[in-house]
Amino acid sequence: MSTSSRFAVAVHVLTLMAWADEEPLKSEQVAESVNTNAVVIRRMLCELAESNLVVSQTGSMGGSKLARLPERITLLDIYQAVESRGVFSLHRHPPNPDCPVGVNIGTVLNDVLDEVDSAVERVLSNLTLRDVVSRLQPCAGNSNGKRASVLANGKRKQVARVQSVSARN
Amino acid sequence: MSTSSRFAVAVHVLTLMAWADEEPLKSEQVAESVNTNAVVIRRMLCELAESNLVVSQTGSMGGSKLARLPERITLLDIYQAVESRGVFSLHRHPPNPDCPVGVNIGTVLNDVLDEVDSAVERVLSNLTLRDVVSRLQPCAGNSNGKRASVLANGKRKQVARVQSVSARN
DNA sequence: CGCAACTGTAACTATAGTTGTTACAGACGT
DNA sequence: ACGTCTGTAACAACTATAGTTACAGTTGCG
Repeated sequence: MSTSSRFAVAVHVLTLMAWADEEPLKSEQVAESVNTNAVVIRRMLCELAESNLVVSQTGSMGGSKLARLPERITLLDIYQAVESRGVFSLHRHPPNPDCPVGVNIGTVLNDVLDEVDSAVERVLSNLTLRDVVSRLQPCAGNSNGKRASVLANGKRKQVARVQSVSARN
Repeated sequence: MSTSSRFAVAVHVLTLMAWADEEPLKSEQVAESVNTNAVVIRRMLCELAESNLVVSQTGSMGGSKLARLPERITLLDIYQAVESRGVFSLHRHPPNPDCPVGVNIGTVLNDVLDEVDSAVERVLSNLTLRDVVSRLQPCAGNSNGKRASVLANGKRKQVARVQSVSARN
């Protein structure tokens, strides 16, 4: 399956903004955390803005922040904002209509794939951005009540690009 | 999401074999129904054989048939045979470990993506190849008790390659 | 045997989607 | 006016899938 990392990156980006509370983040800052190019982030922010998940401001002192509270943004909202198609595709070219199986398999498969898509959406609709932030806390939170800034100050060297946390990639 | 049609094609192929009952099908026949090249089918048949879903015989009068009854093959079996990775991927390059969000988002996302994968697998494990064939019958079956052959005899012209049955592609 | 009909598989091209990069116009605060 | 941002176009790089040709090896049968 040609899975993309768009959903993962989008969740990451919005989680940063939830973490930053109301402070607008610059695409450069976000890119540094995601470990990619700022244009990639800006492109994604445009899509997220079209779905009314973030608001951006141009110009000096500009940046992006969440359009509403993290508990009012579900992972389904994010998924729908950045992933255009369902989990599976049908045939690239339509099957042979002269074959009794070929002529009807598309309809049957569509029903199955709809069931799959619904299941995915059901899972994602039950999780909010707030949940993601909460699950992050036990490891990342510090104990003195004041939250660490999104990125420590100052320039950082580019992170070595090695394998990610799991074998998903 | 870079969804592929591998699953759809695999289900199609195995449905043809369930329909053909015990008669071994040649890759050329299958390719004609799927409307693709026979080598593409043979490649997929190799994968399906590795997962013990089909058995193939080389040589003249050769071909492939199901390794067991259609009711003992679930769509999950097929999915696992031809789709190597989960529904979503994590970041292509690991996030910045110096960022409190970046360092932990992978773990949180992995949990979420596992939930999604489980939901997909749950749906697919509840459907068998027999179910697919049954859903096919109301449209394709004929009423005189004798099932139509998989492909009518004789060569056919290549089917025009137009849009498929839905907007999934 | 020797041929014809098959599968299995390598090697290559084509296509498509995503990601990465450079460049620049326009918005905005100071 | 200037510097700092976003928005966006244009294009290169990379990846996975799909399509194609070619051919070695297997099998059935005259």
